[in-house]
Amino acid sequence: MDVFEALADPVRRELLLRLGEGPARVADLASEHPISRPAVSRHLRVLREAGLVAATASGRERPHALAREGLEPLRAYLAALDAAAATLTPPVAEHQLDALELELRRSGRRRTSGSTSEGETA
Amino acid sequence: MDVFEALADPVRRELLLRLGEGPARVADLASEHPISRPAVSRHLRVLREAGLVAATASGRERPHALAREGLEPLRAYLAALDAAAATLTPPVAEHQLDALELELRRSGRRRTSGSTSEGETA
DNA sequence: GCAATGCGTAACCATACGGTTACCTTTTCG
DNA sequence: CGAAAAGGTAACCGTATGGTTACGCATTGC
Repeated sequence: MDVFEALADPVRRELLLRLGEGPARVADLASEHPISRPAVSRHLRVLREAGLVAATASGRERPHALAREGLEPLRAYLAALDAAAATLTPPVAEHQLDALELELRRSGRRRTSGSTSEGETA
Repeated sequence: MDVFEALADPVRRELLLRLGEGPARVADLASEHPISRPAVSRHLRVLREAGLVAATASGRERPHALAREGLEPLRAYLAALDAAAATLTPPVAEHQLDALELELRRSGRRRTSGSTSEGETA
């Protein structure tokens, strides 16, 4: 699952913001949204597969937390847009270049092989 | 049309990167992708409605160019995630706060009114 | 003036997506 | 121990999406 696709849904964006404030249980997240718990569960799965959140096991609970490194493709994309313009841009950090390369490769793979699995990095 | 949704598609992300290097005609963009020209045209429309690109009229041609200000919601979202963690983050610029407020309001509107039009800012 | 070019859009289609309820497994609690 | 809680997933459903071809209008070039 691709970061950009994961963030296309407003519920998922909200969930991510919420988790940015600290880990939360599925039930808590579900109670904060006017949708069913299984729907929230499904969204969290998407976010996990995109590498944007990580779940831990705590008995029967599955607290989820933001995985900040998952945001690198997004930052890298913005950086690439800035770099493409050859304007006054700060140097692109190497780890961003790595994420950019990964993102471009992933996009390229999607293009050429149609339905190639996309969750390999999750 | 929402910026995040617009960027969910890899073709559109590529188109945007390409336009980041300079304006281009629809036909040129179409020739660079293994999809039909109407498909590219449709993608460009999505990007226009999301405020990410702008088209000019040049006779029968419709050069499209990246509209950098359209990326603000994306930057604002990342900033919000950074701010939510209350870590060592740079101060959030006021124009980013504005974009963030707009984005949050837009997301809220989507949530409460189901199919409210989303292209108001385009 | 006419053919070619450029591009937007409609109609169609297969697939995907985000919601729902129902069901099930595991863990916790009284 | 049995009921409740927590959470994952399947099946279903209505809607959306991203591709296609066909069509039509405006502009350009010979």
